[in-house]
Amino acid sequence: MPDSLDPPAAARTTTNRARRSTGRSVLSDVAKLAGVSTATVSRVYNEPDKVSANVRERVEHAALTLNWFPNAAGRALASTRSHIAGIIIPTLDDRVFASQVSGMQAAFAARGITLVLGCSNYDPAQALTQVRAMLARGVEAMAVVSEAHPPELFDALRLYRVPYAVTYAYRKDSPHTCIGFDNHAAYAEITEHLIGLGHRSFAVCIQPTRDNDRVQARVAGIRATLERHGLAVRPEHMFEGESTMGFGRRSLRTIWQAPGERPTAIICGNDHIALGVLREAEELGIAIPGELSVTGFDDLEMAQEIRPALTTMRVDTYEIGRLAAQYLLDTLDGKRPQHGHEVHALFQLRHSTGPAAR
Amino acid sequence: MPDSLDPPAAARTTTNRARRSTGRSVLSDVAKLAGVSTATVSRVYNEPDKVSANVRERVEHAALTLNWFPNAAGRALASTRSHIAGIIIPTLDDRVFASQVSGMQAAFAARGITLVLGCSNYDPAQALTQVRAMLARGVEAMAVVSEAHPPELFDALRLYRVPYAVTYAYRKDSPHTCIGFDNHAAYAEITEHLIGLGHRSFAVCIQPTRDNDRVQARVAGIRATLERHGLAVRPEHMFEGESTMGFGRRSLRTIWQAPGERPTAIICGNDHIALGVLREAEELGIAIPGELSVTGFDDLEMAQEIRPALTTMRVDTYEIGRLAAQYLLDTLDGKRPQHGHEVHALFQLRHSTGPAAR
DNA sequence: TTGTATGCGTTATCAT
DNA sequence: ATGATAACGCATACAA
Repeated sequence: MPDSLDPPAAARTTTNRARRSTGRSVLSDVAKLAGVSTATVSRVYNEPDKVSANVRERVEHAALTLNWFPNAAGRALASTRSHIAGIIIPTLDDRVFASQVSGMQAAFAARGITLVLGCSNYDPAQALTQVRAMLARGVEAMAVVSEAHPPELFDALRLYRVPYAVTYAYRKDSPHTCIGFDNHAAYAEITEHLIGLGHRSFAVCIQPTRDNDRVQARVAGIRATLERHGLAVRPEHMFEGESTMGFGRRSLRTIWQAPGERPTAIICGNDHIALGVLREAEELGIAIPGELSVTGFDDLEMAQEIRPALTTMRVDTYEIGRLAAQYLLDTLDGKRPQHGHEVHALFQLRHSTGPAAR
Repeated sequence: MPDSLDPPAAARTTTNRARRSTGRSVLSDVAKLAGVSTATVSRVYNEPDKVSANVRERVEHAALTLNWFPNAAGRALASTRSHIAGIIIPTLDDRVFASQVSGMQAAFAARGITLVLGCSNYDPAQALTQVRAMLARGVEAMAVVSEAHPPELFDALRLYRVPYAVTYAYRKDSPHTCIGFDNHAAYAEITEHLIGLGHRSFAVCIQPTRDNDRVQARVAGIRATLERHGLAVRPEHMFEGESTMGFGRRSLRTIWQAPGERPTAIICGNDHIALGVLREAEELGIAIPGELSVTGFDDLEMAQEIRPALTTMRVDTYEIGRLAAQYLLDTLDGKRPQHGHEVHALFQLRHSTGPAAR
């Protein structure tokens, strides 16, 4: 190891390539002003009780007058901890994902961790790109909505030993840690409810199933439940489309205009779609629930305000975010948190569903 | 400057404090494998055309087999560019802010900049904390919703020479660069519309004005317009509350139950509130717009689906986000973009407003 | 076109 | 309890 043969520190620190032209001061400035070493300044912020009260005070005062705070890049490099976590969601346009982000962000912020957000726009390729970008940023943990992603995505997470959780959707047999609810079970419950009311002929208006395991699970939940009762959805009564009232309206119109037997119940992928069905039913003079039962999902405020009030299910997505953050924080702390966490979708029985006509 | 008296590089690189136990490789590994210097590897990714095709290929191949990508902290430190931008919004629960985030994120991502999100929860103190955290992260640019923030927030941004924009709200005389729409003008337009229909007695149901300059501007726009016509809102017809249908419903009930003259028009702070008013009017048997005119803001899909369809205004908040990102990117590029950008709220005349009764 | 050497701001390992 | 100094991973003047 080279012993000091030439004046190192003193000479070096003045040789900085492009001496800071901005007002930004650095740790060594604080050290100089406080008359202590850089190590001590660092300690004041990272291991406060290892430094005497009087020195600590001097350092804090110096930092304050110089308006200094630690540079995150420097910290990250030296400590190999970035204090960054990431989350990949399909879109911010859907409040179920937005509130999950809020929940995570709040929980992480309380521990000094910055949450970086990536939207995949329901595109697995974009999700992969975003994860790679986050890996480059040195994320310490990741949350990913759903497990319908390229294997490379999870491979990368494992390769770089980044703890992660699959959120929103929960599946018992998943190879990943899941924090969310069981889409299959939730839609099975809805279907059972309708079957219990005597319905035998169903239509389904739901989001695109492509690249979307949550929606696929929902459809599977419906089909499995029907099948158990010897029933099935007729192909012409399966509709896939956007999460809008418009999609719901168009679907119902199509169903009602078609020749042949009409369904007595429509299961929708969310409240927006269901609200559209309700609206179109009003237009077409279809009695709800007399002639037709309708179910939604998410429990928007409108669901309980509209007449008839919408039967739907509620999921606490903010809580899912919070739980996911907690799981990841525990993992980072070296605890061995339980593998995953199932949250339950709560059935909200209201007045858009009733006994099947005749 | 110390000439090399002892074997520096070679000796040093093997003395690393805690030699990487993870599978993560670093730039020098790539250099070694490719048989080039670290500078060359760096160039391949930062100034690709300064390196010969054949060398570039070798480096890229080495990087691929080692599964390497540049470490963001290292880059940030060495280049004094973090490639991070930040945005502070009140909440993700409101889609006008969520979509602004989407717009910014997309625009920044296209330029390799990661957007970090902070939610203030409508609390100026939290906003300041978040900004400080982002400064520590070395954000290169910032967007802040509204200018109703502690002066220290903007002082800090200026002190650290971080270009920023105030978004969502636009005010001509603002000292800041604003990208958004004029809340005052928008609500003046709504008010003019109603006055033009012969209305003389108004109620206002709007979000809390405290710490919220957008809402304050809206109220001011209403008051100024009324005043110009010798009118005013009676104190008992001013309601402040949450952005929910419930608030709208309660407000209308209160108004209708009170003794004294009833307003013929209700101006609401957004569509949720207006939808609640519409809903309660239905309950109370109030004819819309015969007895009462109602206006909203934001133009949710429901606004055009409900009967009577809601008169409201529409703002392209995704575009605001995109424009803000563009402005900030231009500033970072050293261009001198125009100071701010006004987006216009578009009036949507529908059927919840009509001539004043009698 | 490529390589050498050094600094970016912080933390951590020593030694004192 | 405090100080000196070598990493951390990369970028960039400068030299070749």
